Amino acid sequence: MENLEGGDNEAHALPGLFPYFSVPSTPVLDAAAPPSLSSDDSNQHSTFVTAALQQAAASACSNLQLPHLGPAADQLAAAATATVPPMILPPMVDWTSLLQQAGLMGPPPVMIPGLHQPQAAAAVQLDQSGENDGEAASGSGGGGKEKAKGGGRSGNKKKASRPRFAFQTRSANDILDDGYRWRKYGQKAVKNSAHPRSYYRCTHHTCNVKKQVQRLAKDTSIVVTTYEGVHNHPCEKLMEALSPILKQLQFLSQF
DNA sequence: CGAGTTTGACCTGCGC
DNA sequence: GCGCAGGTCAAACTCG
Repeated sequence: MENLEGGDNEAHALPGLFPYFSVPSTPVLDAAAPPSLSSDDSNQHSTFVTAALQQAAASACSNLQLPHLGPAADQLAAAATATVPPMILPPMVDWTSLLQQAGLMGPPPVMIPGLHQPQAAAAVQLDQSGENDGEAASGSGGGGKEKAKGGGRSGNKKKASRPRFAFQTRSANDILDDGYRWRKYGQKAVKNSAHPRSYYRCTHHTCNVKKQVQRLAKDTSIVVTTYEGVHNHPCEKLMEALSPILKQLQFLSQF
């Protein structure tokens, strides 16, 4: 098992994982009682979304700033803030792609200073190495193919860890709609848990983000979702939701 | 027929 | 070194 505590003290922002969240469910606010997935996992998943995080999320949401993009972008940020449902996690939206698609930003990629800076979301970080962040884009060619059956993992040192974030949601549905499309690639029975753990990969061809979904052993009404990696593409549903706003901004930006 | 799911096998890391 | 548990692969299967 990986050490989810990690040795790295550096805070890390929620990396664009939750730009859109339409789950008809109740986030768990019990900060005092970090959940244990099972008796074995209890010491591994040590950090979770808490009320504090959600406050931070709201704060991050309302403080979205796009310094050099002008009032149009500010309006967009404000609109996004107003658009997100109450329990939305920080919308670390891929603003670059968004604004490019909306025609509010020129073709050359523009780095938005501070957008990927650490925010007050360290509470949810389970693991990160710091080196492997945007691996999805280049990586192994959209792969995971590096592992072949029958000894294909030659030269595979310790598995490079990527930032991992977990949050729990009280929901009857295991599958939470976070706006991205996922393909299930595995399921495992977990020791000391009646519920299996499911493994999902983002279906976007260049994206290598994974997530694990599992119900708490203690409280099976709670779904724990662990994300690994960073999406390198915009969220489809977010784009759907924001397209009217973007069009309006595009119109306004002409003046 | 393509995309997604299921499921058994295989591989790796870790603790003993 | 061995066994266990977790993670992933990929063939078979299902579904729209």
